[in-house]
Amino acid sequence: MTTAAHSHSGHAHEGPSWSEHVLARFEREGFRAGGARAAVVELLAEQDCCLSAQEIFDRLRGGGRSVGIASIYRVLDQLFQLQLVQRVDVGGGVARFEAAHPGGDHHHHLLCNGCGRVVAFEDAALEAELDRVAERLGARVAGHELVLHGACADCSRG
Amino acid sequence: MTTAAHSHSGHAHEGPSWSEHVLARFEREGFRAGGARAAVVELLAEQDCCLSAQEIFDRLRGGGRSVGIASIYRVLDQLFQLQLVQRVDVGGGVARFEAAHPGGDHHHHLLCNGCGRVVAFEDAALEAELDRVAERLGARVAGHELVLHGACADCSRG
DNA sequence: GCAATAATGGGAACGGTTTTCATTACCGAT
DNA sequence: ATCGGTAATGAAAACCGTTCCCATTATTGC
Repeated sequence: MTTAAHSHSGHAHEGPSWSEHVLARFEREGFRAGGARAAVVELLAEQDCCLSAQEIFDRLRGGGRSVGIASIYRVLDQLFQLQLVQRVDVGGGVARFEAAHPGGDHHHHLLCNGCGRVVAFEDAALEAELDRVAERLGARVAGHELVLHGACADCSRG
Repeated sequence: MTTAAHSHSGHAHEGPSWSEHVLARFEREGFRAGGARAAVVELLAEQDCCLSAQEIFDRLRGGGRSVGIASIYRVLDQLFQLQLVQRVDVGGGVARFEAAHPGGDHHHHLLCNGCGRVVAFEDAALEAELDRVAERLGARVAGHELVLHGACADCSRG
């Protein structure tokens, strides 16, 4: 699980990448290689934040790849089952997905009602607080999802 | 019609009921009275937790009321615009709604992957932490939604 | 290479939500 | 009271994201 201490503000590419990890995992699980799956994984690996199936479709088509929307949903589902992607639901009836990095690197989202953007953020104290809440509830919490609604820094400044 | 005979059975802590507050607000906003709106508001007022539009539809139909699903969505949207209901999204592509009480009384949800139940909870410290996060981001956060996934207290006790 | 079969893509099917539109009902003016 | 303008309503159609189905394509073990 590569103790890659990387943060989001960093740009550029990663080394022992998520996509390699994912592809290896797929092979280990007995899946065959396939163009659509590789394309989706590759695209997701490049992202800083979540994408919807339609966005993935559009970008792959835009990049010359001819993937079917059904394949995208299939791959996303497989990735989700293996817990290799996180499903992000910011409302509006569209599911978004983003790479789930093994050792944490967990973030949440602010949905700006001004510009419509989805802003990612992370906060260690918040995570600690969430752990405390889970403990108080006596629940074994496997994951959580938080969405803030409001005006992002840019829009609230305007 | 419909002499709003609210307060059915148990639940002794109603006070200045939510439905009255809502109906008054609607009138103040210049809305006309209407059967469908009253029915939805009345039903939501009785709930302890969130309902989907379809559930509202079924319950009202079951109660002999002939409301159209379109009216339900319309009323829910109006309520949401006025911030009188909270939209709860626990995934699965269905939106759920619950009464939003003016002075706080704000809760979140744990979706148990063992028994499938939706457990509501509230936590003041968590809310404070969320406020802090909003401030750190420089965003003007109007609301937030948190869903925990995992095994609830009962299921994790095994 | 060859066959078995998983992976893929197009399109139809599906379910929740939104829109449209004719009808009904509310409310203010008379 | 009733009349008229118009908001509210409900049925059905449209819409859209997602899932299903199936013929075709591509990968893998042999």
